[in-house]
Amino acid sequence: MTKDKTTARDAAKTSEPFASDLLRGHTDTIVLAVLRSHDRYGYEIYKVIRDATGGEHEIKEATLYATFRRLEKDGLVEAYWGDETQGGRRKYYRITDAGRAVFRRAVADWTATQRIIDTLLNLKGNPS
Amino acid sequence: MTKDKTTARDAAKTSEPFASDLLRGHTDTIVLAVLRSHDRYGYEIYKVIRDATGGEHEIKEATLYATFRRLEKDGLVEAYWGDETQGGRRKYYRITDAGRAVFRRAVADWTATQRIIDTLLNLKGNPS
DNA sequence: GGCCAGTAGTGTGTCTGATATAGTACCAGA
DNA sequence: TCTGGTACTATATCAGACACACTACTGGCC
Repeated sequence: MTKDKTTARDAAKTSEPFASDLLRGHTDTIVLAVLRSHDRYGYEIYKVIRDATGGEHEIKEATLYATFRRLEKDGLVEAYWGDETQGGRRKYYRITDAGRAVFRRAVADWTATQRIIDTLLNLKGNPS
Repeated sequence: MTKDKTTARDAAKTSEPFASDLLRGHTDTIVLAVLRSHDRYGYEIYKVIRDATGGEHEIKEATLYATFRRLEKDGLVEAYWGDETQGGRRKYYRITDAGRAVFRRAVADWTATQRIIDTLLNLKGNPS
C-alpha cells in the first residue's frame, strides 16, 4: 500500500533530488556504454555509474542486475565468472557485437529524444 | 500473449522508428508545456505534439487522456467542457499555478537528465 | 439515403522497467 | 566477534505507456 517511488511531481513538492523514471529506458544503454571499453563485473558497473555522476544519480542494484539478465538473455552481453578462487565471486560482463550495434542505435535514439523533448518544451504556442 | 511494444532492442533489429519508452516520464511535462500559452482541448494537444515533431513522434491518444486525468487529479491542470452545443463536445484543459511550478521543476530535471546520460554515454573507460 | 473518414473522448487489460525489500555469502579490520 | 563493505540473487509491487475496442458526432461523397 505504501508508495515510495519518487515521481516528477513528488520531486517538485518535496525537493527530492531526482525523479528516477526520467532515465527509464536508458539503463540498458548506459550499461552497454560502460562495457564498451572493457569487461566489468556487476558491482563495479554499479559503482562506475554512481561515481560518474558524482553520486548524483544511482541506478539501484536490483535494477542493474535485472538489466544484466535482460541484456544477457538478448545476447547483447555475455557473462562469465571470474577466477577469484578466494571469496567474493564476481560475474563479469562482456559486450557482444550485437550489443555494440544496439548501443550505436540507442545513441541515435537518445539524440532524437533530446531533440524531440527540447522542441516540445520550447513550444511557445505560436499565435496562428 | 502477443507482444507488440517497440523496445530499443527491437528497434535496432527491425529499424522501427522509435522506442517509445524513451519519452517515458516526460509526457506530463510535454503536456504542461503545450498548455503554458493557452488552454487547449484534448485532441488538439494530441495533434500539437504529433505535428511539433513532424509526425516523428506520436503520443497515443489513450496515453494522453490518461495523462490528462492524472494531471487533473493532481491539480496541475483544470478541465472544463467547451460550449460547443452542436456536436463534437470538447474538453478543455487549463494549466494551474501548481502545474506551472511542476513544469519549471520538470525542465530542470530534464536538463539534469540530459547531462547525466550524456556523461555516461561518453564514458571512454579511462585507462586508470 | 447510406457510407466513410476525421474528430473527440472513454474503458479495460496488459506489458515493461524500476524499485522496495529482503536475503545469502564472503572478506577485512577494529 | 562484530561491523561495514563487497557481490550477487529473489520476490513482489507500482506506474506509465500502450493495444484494442468502443461510443458518438460531423461533413463530404456517391
